[in-house]
Order: sequence, then structure tokens, then C-alpha cells
Amino acid sequence: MDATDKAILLLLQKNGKITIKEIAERLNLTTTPIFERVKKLEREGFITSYKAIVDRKKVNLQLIIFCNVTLNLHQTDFLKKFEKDIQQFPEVVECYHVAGMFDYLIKIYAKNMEEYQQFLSNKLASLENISKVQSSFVMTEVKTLSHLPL
Amino acid sequence: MDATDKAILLLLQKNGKITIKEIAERLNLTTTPIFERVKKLEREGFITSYKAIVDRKKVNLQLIIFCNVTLNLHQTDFLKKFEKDIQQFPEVVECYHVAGMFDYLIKIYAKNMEEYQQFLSNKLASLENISKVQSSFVMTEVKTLSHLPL
DNA sequence: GATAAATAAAGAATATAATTCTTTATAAAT
DNA sequence: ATTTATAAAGAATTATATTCTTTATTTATC
Repeated sequence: MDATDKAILLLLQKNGKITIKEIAERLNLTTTPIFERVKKLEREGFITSYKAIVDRKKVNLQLIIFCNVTLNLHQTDFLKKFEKDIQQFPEVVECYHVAGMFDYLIKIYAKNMEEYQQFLSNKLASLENISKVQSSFVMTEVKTLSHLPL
Repeated sequence: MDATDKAILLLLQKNGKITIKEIAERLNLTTTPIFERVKKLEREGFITSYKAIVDRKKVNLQLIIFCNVTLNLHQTDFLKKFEKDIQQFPEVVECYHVAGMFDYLIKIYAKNMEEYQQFLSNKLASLENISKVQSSFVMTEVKTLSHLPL
């Protein structure tokens, strides 16, 4: 992991479709070393995957909600059960077990408020073991870095 | 946006490096229609970009912290100022203006606790207008969908 | 119901990029 | 100084993306 590898990661994080040729030009090298370095970064797990980023509004997911969840019971079995249940819901795009004021932080994408209400009433709230749910509705996405600060 | 487009988006979200040829095979079509549909999805903004996903632990970002921030003053100017300041910090990978118990939710990546403490003391807390900061430390990433639920 | 227009897909041909292989340079070690 | 290892260069090959032309399918109009 030298400076060249880091530069490659930065370029690929910004644009996963950048060609080996173009990386080579930018870093003043030929395609072979770049090709081999990229393959090594993939092989060694620095790059886990490549993904197309889809515009959520274009596919009608207008709402982002962060939900702080507090459980009643905190024995391992109950945590595992909750984590397994939450995985199933397609609305939940992220879920973190956190140490802090609440137990879990979950991020939800919904088409509209009705869909979110359905999720909350029929899905989340109907899990056993849920003690409290506190929702935060995203008004503006101030910063959304999809690349890591290397 | 028909069923084929949706299927293409699902495949590209999972694997941005999938070839036109392979998409074609999976959807029982030839490369031409797939190529043109992908270009259309890009042109019309459904696909905003392609990115390489980098393993944060591999690049030594061991901690994820969610930070709930409450401001003192909520006039437009003060909000804008805070939003501008928060953008500068490389540690902050996401920031949302939310309606709920707090004003802003920020997501932070840090190498270790010391780095986070430095960020909190020297950077975040030194912004004017900050009233309260409540940190939640991620213990486990239960679910991290990097693709939208289409 | 027949015809025309539009849309989508197929097939072939070309251009571009990825990948492999061989050679050369550079740096580190004995 | 000589060997060994590492990294990069250059050329050749393979695979994929891209373009162009043709064919099928659907939709609209008379």
C-alpha cells in the first residue's frame, strides 16, 4: 500500500469505470503496472466490489428516515432475533448496533410517508422486544461521501 | 422504466463490473438492447455513477461514529454556516439535516478513538453555534445495503 | 382488417480496452 | 561487483464495448 496504490484507490472510488489506461496516464505509468496493482488491490480485499450508484429519487424513494430503536431485553438471543428480523425488511438499507443513547440505528428508504407509516406500524412496531422507536426525517442531505477519506 | 430496466439496475447495483454480455445472457437478450438500455439509464440519470467500494478496515478506518448535533441558533445563516463548516472535515462522510430530536446527524470514520477525540475536541466542538453533541459508537454493522430496494 | 410508423431487438463489423507474455530497468542484498 | 527480487515497459492477444444495418414486433391510423 504505497502512494501509487492510494492514488489508484482514490481514482477508482470516484469513478469505478475509469480505464486502466486513464489511471496510467494520470499517474505517469503504463497500463501493465496499473493493471497489476488494481488486481492486487482486488485480490487482497482493499477493493471489495464495484457498484453502479442509482439515484434514489429517480426510482421514487423520496424519504430517508433514521430510526433510533431501543429494545426491552438485551440478552444475546434477543439481540440476534432482532437483528435477524430487521434484515428481512427491504425498507431497511442500513442497521447498526450502537453504544450510546439507543441500541440500534436504522436507516430507511421509503417512497412516501404512507409507506413509512406502514413500515413502522405493521413491520417494525410489531416485532416483539421493541421498547422505543424515535424517528428522524431527513430534510436535506448535506454531505454524502460515497468514498472513504484515505 | 420497465421490468427489464429494473432487472438491469438490480444487476448493476450488485456488480458494476458485470459485462453487457453477461447481463444479456441473464435476461435472455442480445448485447445491443442491453447496451442501449444501460446508456439510456445513465443518460437519464437513473445511474449517477460507478464506484469501487473500498474496505474501510483494510485502510485502517476502524471506527464508525454517528453523532447527533444540536445547534444553538437556527436562523438560515447559522444553518448554512454549520453545513459549510462540516463539509470541510474529511472525517465526516455523511451529514443530514433532520427533523426530529436533534438537528443534524453526522457519520464519522476514524482510525481509532484518539483520532475521534481529536476530531470532537478540536474540530466539531470548536465550531461556534454547537449546543449539544451526542455520540453513538457502532459496535456491529448489522445491515449495510449498498443497493436500493427497487 | 390492412397499412404505416415507431420501437425494440438481432446480427455483423469495428474500435477500444483488458489481459497476457516477454523484455528491460531499477533497487536491494550478498 | 554479482545476484536476486521487484517494478515497469512494450508488444501481442483476447475480450468487451460500441456502432451500424437489418429484422421483428408492437402500436396507431385509415
